[in-house]
Amino acid sequence: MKKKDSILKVATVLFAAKGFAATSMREISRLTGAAEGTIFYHYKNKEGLLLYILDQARQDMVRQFQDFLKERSFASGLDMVEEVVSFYLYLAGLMERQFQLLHRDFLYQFAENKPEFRANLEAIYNCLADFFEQAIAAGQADGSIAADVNPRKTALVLFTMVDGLVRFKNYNLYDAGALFNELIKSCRRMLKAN
Amino acid sequence: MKKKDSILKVATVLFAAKGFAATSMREISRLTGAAEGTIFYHYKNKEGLLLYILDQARQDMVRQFQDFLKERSFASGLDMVEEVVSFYLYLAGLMERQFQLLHRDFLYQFAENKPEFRANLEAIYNCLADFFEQAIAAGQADGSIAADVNPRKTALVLFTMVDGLVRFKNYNLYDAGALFNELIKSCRRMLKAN
DNA sequence: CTCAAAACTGAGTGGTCGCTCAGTTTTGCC
DNA sequence: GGCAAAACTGAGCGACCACTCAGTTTTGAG
Repeated sequence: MKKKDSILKVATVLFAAKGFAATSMREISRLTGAAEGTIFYHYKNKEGLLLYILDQARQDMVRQFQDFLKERSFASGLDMVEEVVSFYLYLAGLMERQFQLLHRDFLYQFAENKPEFRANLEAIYNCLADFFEQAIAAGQADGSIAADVNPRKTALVLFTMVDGLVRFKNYNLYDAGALFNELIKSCRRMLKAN
Repeated sequence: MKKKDSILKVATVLFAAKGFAATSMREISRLTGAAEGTIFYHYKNKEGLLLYILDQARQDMVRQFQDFLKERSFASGLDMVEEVVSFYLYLAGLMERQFQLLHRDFLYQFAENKPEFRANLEAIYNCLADFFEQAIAAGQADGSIAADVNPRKTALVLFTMVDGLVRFKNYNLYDAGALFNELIKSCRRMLKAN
């Protein structure tokens, strides 16, 4: 079971860093020391390997978020939003490869006609949007967040914003990391009750 | 000059819709009616064709935004922000293919070690961020936008948010189009002076 | 130790790719 | 109409790809 795991590890890094098409089975074979045939012994084909990786990434990410919420309590809904955003940014550093992979567009191309891929991506996004929505709903209940915003829609806007920043950080076009504080302040201004 | 143009047009659509690696010269040849050799007669190689396309996209997008700002005047800086955001969303529909292309990650991979690509992408993002920044600065001058936000950083956060939503719309994962109104309301809440 | 199942191997296969080039056709100026 | 330059052609090349398969090695229960 050693080779199967190291194939998974190496393939995750390569798919995330170079993309799906640009990563060859030969390269995975070379970097793991496993023969090419071994990869196909453990995984049906290249696409099956990717699906396995995506499935793992989904499990890891969802577990991380659930653990985070279980251990923490929050002074107010608005504080909860801030901490969920912060945790998202922290996690994007901790699980850099998984986030990088999730920002690769080949995943969304597969998702368009392959339900297994779509299901995994939807699970991740729903899970994350749910956490944001819970925080907003809590804030509206305790009065820290404006009552006139739609919790679900605002959660999705919030998520879009945070996820977009992580993506730009990975693209290395401008110093998105320097915007983390500004982002959190912006979220507070956007949500706080008058 | 007919074939050169139709190659450009078809390649733009294919690169944007299928990606760079997944689009073959043979396919471009088939769809244009031009022989494969003709593509290489007009463009140095596949990468050169992509660069030409990116250059065109940059020119188109920058021109569209400049024309928009030239013709319009705004009641306040905050209104200007709203209208710039709205125009961005409108343009993402009008120039769907160019926006789709701009959200393909192969561009950012090229940008990492090819200055010609990086220069084009930076030009686009700087141009757009500048428009947002101008609007915020105008709003701070006329008192419609809170004075305690950093104009550049907030412009980038704003841009990240709007661009992220367009991206999710293209990914077809959830109905991002339904969030356009919520997005604009969120921007106003985020920026308005107290 | 025995032996079958599980894990692993790598040369080989058919296919696709970007790109070249020797040659043909079209264009437009005199 | 003559003719050179520009535009265009497509068969062919070498490289690389995902994947197969017949055979070898390793593993672990009895």
